[in-house]
Amino acid sequence: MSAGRTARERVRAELTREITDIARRQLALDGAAGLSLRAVAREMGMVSSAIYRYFPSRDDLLTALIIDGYNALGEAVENADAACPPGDHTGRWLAVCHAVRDWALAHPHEYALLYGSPVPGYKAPVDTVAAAIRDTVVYGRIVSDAHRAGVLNPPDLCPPVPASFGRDAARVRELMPGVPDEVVARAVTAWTGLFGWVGFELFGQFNNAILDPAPAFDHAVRCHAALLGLPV
Amino acid sequence: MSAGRTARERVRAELTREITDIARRQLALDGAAGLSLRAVAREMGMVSSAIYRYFPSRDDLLTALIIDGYNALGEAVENADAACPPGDHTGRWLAVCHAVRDWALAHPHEYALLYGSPVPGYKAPVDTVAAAIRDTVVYGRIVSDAHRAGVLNPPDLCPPVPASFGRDAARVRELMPGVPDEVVARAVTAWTGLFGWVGFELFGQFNNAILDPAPAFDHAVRCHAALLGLPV
DNA sequence: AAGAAACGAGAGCACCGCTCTTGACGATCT
DNA sequence: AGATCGTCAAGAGCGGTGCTCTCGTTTCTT
Repeated sequence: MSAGRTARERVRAELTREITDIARRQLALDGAAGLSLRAVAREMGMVSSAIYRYFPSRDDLLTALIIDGYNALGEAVENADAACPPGDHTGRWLAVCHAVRDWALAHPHEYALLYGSPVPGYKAPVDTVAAAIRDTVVYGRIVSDAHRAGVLNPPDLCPPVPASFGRDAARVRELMPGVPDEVVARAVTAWTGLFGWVGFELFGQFNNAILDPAPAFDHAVRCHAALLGLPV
Repeated sequence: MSAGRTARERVRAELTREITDIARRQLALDGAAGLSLRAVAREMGMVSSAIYRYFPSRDDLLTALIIDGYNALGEAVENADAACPPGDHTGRWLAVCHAVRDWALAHPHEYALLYGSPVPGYKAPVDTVAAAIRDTVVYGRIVSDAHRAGVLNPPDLCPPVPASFGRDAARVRELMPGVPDEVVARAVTAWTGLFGWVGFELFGQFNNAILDPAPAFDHAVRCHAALLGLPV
């Protein structure tokens, strides 16, 4: 890796990057279905078949964009978390949730690529999975930090988690060490609730009901935080 | 409407129905992007241009499928609600949530069409909106029924809803008359949480973390019910 | 019975993803 | 220095797509 040694390697890396840049711009304009290898090639002054030297198929180009997207979202989430005082767990949680929504609103088509319906026939390669959990790691760290600090007091209103959740909880707990099953379950619920909210807003599911989503969203993530046991 | 008067109207209605049936089957196999007017025509033994006598564009055919999908989901939700004792509000809520998940798992591509990323360039016509809220009406009725019965005791753990939510709450309240803003906000949160969960499960966002989603889902919707103030 | 409307078939346009071949260029080895 | 081998852009071409237009035919309406 590093800086390509030979001139050929350098120009290849540069062209690869230019392809993804143009593709990302097309994606932002027309969405995933509007992404066309021929159009990318046209914009680069190349012929369409030349693109296949760099990406063996359209799906591979999409995969590159997906990985980039997960990393961009993950970085936004990491930055939002890092900008908060580490001891302010509730503030970190809220900041991270708002970072997700802000990033989604700024990059709607990329968000749709990551969290919308999977492109039919497209199977996520393993490479994407590693990038996909980059933001999830941050949520988990906030929860486990709060738990370790002893400030996590989940209200006693949910029924006990079923024993059958234990195996799944153990897997999720790798992201939030030491956290009991009850809290793991609520963290998953808060996590899905966050993305459910953002998806509904972005994909127009609120129709004409919620015209001012920002305050409603803020209230929702505060509810999630309270359910989680964070002080609100 | 009713039975077409003339023979031509009857055969037209029949062919229209056959087109949507074949299209729905294609949709179930390959997803929305794999839906091809030419393939539908081929399967009907027609020539592709003939389809345009019935649907002026591919998007119009998709719109018909979307409306059918919303109605199918709405009907499943209505049936699940109707099968419960009207006074068992918590049971109705849980039944409705499970009905959404069950329908989504049984019709993944149709669900993706309704709640996944909107097809780029596709603007939902007004016809779809009416069908889209068919299930939402049921959620609203359960909440307002519970409120009217006096069994709704929302726990005091969320911060107060911001005043700016008032106008949106008024709009949502048309689906759940008499319900105070605090509960309206939580209902929206539970609603988005429900679909966020189902979407994550269906679109593979749980990766290798949650392998046994059913009990976790049940716990999540019970948490939502508790947050709403339903007795759990 | 005559005119109007609806219909299916066919050809054709501009796209798309993808494959294969060709000829030129550049790095590497003898 | 010259031959070799891998890489590259280009072009033609295949089968597919949504969509449009025209042309006879059929069916309904008046």
